[in-house]
Amino acid sequence: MRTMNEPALGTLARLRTACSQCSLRELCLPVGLDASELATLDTLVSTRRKVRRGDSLFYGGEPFSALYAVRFGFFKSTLTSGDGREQVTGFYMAGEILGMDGIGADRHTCTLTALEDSEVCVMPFARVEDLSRSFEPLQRHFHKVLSREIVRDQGVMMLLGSMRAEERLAAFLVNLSQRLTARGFSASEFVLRMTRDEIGSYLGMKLETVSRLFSRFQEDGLIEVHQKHVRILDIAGLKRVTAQAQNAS
Amino acid sequence: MRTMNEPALGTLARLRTACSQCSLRELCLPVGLDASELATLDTLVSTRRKVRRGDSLFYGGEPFSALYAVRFGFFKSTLTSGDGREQVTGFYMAGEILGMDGIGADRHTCTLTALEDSEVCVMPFARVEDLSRSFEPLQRHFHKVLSREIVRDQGVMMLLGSMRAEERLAAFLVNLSQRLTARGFSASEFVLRMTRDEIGSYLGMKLETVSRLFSRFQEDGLIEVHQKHVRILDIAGLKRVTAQAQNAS
DNA sequence: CGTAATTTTGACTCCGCTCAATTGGCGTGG
DNA sequence: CCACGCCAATTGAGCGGAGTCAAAATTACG
Repeated sequence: MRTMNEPALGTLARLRTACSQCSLRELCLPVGLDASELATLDTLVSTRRKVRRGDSLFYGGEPFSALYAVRFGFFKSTLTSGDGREQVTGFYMAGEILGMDGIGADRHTCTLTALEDSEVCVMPFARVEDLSRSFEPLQRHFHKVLSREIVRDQGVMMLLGSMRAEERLAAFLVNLSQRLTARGFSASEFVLRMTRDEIGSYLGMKLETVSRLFSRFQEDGLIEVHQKHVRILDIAGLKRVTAQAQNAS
Repeated sequence: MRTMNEPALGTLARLRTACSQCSLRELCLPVGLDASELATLDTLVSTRRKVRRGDSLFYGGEPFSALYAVRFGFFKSTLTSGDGREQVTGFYMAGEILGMDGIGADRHTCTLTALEDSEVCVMPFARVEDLSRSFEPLQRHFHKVLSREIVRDQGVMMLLGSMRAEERLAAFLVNLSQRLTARGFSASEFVLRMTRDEIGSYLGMKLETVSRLFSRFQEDGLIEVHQKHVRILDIAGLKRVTAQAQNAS
């Protein structure tokens, strides 16, 4: 973590946290900026923060102060209801923004937990708002990021509200594959960072059902699973499974 | 609808659409502003628009241009998947903001349909962003509204993902009652503006199940239902039904 | 006032849950 | 290095909650 007496701009430390130098730039920041505009954005991130697997970036109920951009790693967000029941509300990977749930009540509602050793860029929210007022492209972009989270959540509502278990799991796999592809990873072979229980919570089914469906998809030649290793053999077939669901009834 | 050659500020027409004069102000706008600040906000709303029962304010796929604040009436938002299956993603009443799903892709993803004759204030989005840059309280407030929609959606995800049918319906009734109370309506007696089918879609169950559960709640002395008329007899009992669910397993 | 739409209720079915036992993977310590 | 223990994942058997199909009742609306 950078300290107060560390020199600010132009140093190596500064460069290391510079958005303008970051390979994930197109994923979390507005595109099509010139060099001087990019320099403006470099003041957005105050520090970086490492989060070890199993540790939480923040907890539900904690005061809200910053947004976070995932630099590398993998997170789940969970909502805990009164008595401790836990619902997974999302999975987040490199380039995605965390913490937007906290803006509304100046307090986080969900908990963000790293599912593998991860690192995030810390963007103090006061700075996000300041910069947004003076720098239109950032304002535009920030609003889009918020809106896309709403659209994503509505997609999950559709998933949970109108699809059957096998359709939900197929959609989940297709979605994962697409997001990994966008980050330069293999579209067909990956390692699940979450447990069957976490997948089940996210998709509104029990872990046994997740396991059974993985086995069935394997029998049907759609995927190959060994524990957390997944290889997609027939992405079109998986998409067909989700589409069927939407056609039915 | 106001026309181009109608004089702009200070007229009766202007006054009629003035936020500073609106009784719903605390529901959709920042609070604690002085008179001159309120006057600034009056330029946010360009016109009002009436939407007849059954008609849509906008459709999924349409270009996005404005946000809307419900003045009176009742809306549902629906998401249509590929082949025409429809998922209700929310119900909106006076003072709530519509259209935020469109910001992310400059195109609405969901359709907003009036369930009774309604009226909305039209806030051209370019104006929202302009004013947000120069007027900090509006910026803050707007961000909070976006964030609260995210939190609301996550609440629905928890509902759909981890609660049983009777728990979901009880939670739905409690939520409706609370929002109606906040608007000065009776907390215990109201008219449902949506069909059993729409409730079922929203809550991830079939209309027959909704109907059966209403009957069961009535047998249990929790509510009284006659078609669309609902009287809540035991709000604590309803809350207990939702809480039970969260405790179980 | 008549027709369509919505709601209610019943009977039966089935998907996904519960309970339970087993297997497999992995880190830790003897 | 292997054995142990722990946690995750798999698989089976049986059950139950919610869905499906169908018919009747009630209401809304042109």
